[in-house]
Amino acid sequence: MALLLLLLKWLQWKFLITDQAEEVYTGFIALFFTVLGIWLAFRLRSPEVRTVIVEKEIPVPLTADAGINETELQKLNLSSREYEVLQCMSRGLSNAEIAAELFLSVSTIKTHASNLFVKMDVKSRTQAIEKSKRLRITP
Amino acid sequence: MALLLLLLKWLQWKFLITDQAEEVYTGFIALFFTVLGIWLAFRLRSPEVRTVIVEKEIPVPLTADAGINETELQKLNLSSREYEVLQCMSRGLSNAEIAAELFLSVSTIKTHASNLFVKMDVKSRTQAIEKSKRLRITP
DNA sequence: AAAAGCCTCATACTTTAGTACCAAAAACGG
DNA sequence: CCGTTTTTGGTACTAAAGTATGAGGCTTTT
Repeated sequence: MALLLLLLKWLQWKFLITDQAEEVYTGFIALFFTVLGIWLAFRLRSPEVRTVIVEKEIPVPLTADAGINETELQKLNLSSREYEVLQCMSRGLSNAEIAAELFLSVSTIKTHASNLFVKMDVKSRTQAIEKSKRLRITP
Repeated sequence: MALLLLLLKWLQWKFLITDQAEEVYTGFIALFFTVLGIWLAFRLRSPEVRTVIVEKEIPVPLTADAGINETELQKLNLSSREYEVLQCMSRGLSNAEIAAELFLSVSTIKTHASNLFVKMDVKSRTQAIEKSKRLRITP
């Protein structure tokens, strides 16, 4: 900047000495500072940043309970006990094993199972397991 | 541009008339054309675009049969018929339904099922289903 | 308070699943 | 060709699953 001012002074002095036409002098000044402005603009202007978001699909191993389908689960309208029994079934447990795990009698498990099948619109525990896994309401 | 030149002429005339100091006049000219240069640069220059690509990860659940575990399947050493029966079981079919689908008698299905359970080291079809899905040898 | 829904358990019964054992035809490898 | 495995199917039996029905206790809603 200081250098530029010196140059300006020199140009001014030179033109006065040589007694050139003032229009020419002004033209040079205008041209010079126009170029200076353009240069400044190029230097100072921050580049426009355009952010492009690229969606990248990454396969995920589908962890056990990551994607429990709450929506489908609610549609079935299972009671909490019925859902517990269904979860045990999906683990491959027999009625006796489920009864032992939940501290219930086999009769109770059978009752829950029957009600469960009606609500799920299936006719056997294997169909219930298949459907529950297909709808992702059990791991 | 023509308008600007007229303005310049007017400024020049005014300053001459009022007999201002030439440095002030030159300063105004310089400032004006610097601004003009900056404005021109901003108007005419094609915007420099720096594209930033941001990868957005979208979890995609692995499809069921994408990763049929051939290794685990071979370990079990199932015969082709036994594997067919296992696949039908995993679909929730009963022995009678499997027999109908494979054009076999229920006795044959039971035989295959029993041999299957021994090879898979399970004690019921529900356990077989659970294990086959856990090892990803059925969809 | 009455009704509804859920949880529990029981009995009695039918159906299905599963085991054990046997046996014959077919397929397959050495 | 012979031995092995697979596939098929049978009978007889046991175990488990599933259905139907009832009933008492509990909580929530109306």
